Amino acid sequence: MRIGELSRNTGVPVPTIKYYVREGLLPPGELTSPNQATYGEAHERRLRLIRALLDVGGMKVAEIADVLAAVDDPERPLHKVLGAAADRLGRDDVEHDDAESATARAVVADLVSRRGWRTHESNPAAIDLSKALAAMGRLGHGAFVEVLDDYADAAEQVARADLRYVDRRVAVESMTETVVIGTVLGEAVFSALRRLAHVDASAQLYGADGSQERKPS
Amino acid sequence: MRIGELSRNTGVPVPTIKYYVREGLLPPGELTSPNQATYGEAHERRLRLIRALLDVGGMKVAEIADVLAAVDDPERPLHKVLGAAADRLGRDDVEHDDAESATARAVVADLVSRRGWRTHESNPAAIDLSKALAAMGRLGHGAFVEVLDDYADAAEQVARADLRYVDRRVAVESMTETVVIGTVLGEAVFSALRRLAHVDASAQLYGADGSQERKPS
DNA sequence: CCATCATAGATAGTGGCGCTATCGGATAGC
DNA sequence: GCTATCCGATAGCGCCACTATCTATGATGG
Repeated sequence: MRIGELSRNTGVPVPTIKYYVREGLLPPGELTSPNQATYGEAHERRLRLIRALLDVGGMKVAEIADVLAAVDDPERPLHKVLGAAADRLGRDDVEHDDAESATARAVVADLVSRRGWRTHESNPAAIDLSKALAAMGRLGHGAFVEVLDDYADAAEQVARADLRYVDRRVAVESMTETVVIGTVLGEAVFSALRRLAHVDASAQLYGADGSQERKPS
Repeated sequence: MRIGELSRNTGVPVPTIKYYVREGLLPPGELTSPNQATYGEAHERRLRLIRALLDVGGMKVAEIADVLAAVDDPERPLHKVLGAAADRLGRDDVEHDDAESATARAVVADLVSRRGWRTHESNPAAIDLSKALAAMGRLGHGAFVEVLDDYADAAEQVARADLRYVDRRVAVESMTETVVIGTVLGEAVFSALRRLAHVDASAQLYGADGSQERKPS
């Protein structure tokens, strides 16, 4: 398959495919002559994965490059791949160093130990969690920690479902790829479900129909 | 309070504050003379909210403008505010019209009716859900629907916790503001918890320590 | 064999976004 | 008066995800 066909099959413009190759998201095609290359099924799959991570997962190109490099590296242990995927939020943003941050970190440490979670507070996810809770604290919503255990229960439930799913699909494709898809797209799925459940739950409580009708622009 | 003090209190640069005012995120200060204005507690609060929505919630400035306009409009019913907050994903992206999309829509319709959720499939969240599931389908992960009910259980649980929290805090501040904070920042919280739970669950299954150690750069 | 089309690889440009810099004129507060 | 600050407006910047253009080469069909 040449690049034009790859483009037609996936709906991704040719220059964009070249861009992804340049950025290391997509391996180059196999050269049959100095300026001809062919692409296979793997490229098509990978291209669809890239678009899903971009469009649905909201990841940045550089992040995708990191994650896919980890997926392609057979040496890389699974939790490192997850780490690369998890570093999405915790980057170079301003470090608040106020009371809320300290409180939030303490809350997280307490939660982790109470849950018996085998993780460390240097885990990017734990840092993200602290940041989110600190932001809520600054907004006068420090009391949100009261529902944290409900959240954690649900998170454990989802995590168990994820693991079960991955386990069931071993050897269908690369397990790391399945993990990435499950982690990133699963987040989008859950987020949508949560919003749907909100509408229903608030309809139940407040009697609105929650139909979300919108003007057809 | 003048703009300089507002800036110092919140850590947001003065030109950025002016930018937010221009974009309609922040109401202008009260003019005491043609070119002097004072700002109050409300501005400080609003500014912190904006930063939280931006930094933690990952929302765009234009989206925040929409949501905050809805928050400030006492006529706007609650579910419309949620709607404005929910339109984050479903925008002008390419409309796939393949078998996966149709399947995904059917799966969502089935889920909604099976759950008895009082919502319509035109709900932005339902559309986002379809898109996410369709993307999974295109990646050969159509079987993900098998865990959808586990996800939905967890989502209902979280939604109930959210409603309980909002209910408990009525009259602390604007309820719509609480809803926005809970919806947007709550998503960040849950996402971090889910990733934490992944690490623990996979450690439990595969014996890795999941410590995610990283080079201190 | 040759016209036409597609391709590889390289470089430069584009549009959107979240700011950031600068400016002219006005005011605050000592 | 004098300095610091401010208002409002306009222009620019840096990043990001592409997109356009170009040259040289190769594939394809009559």
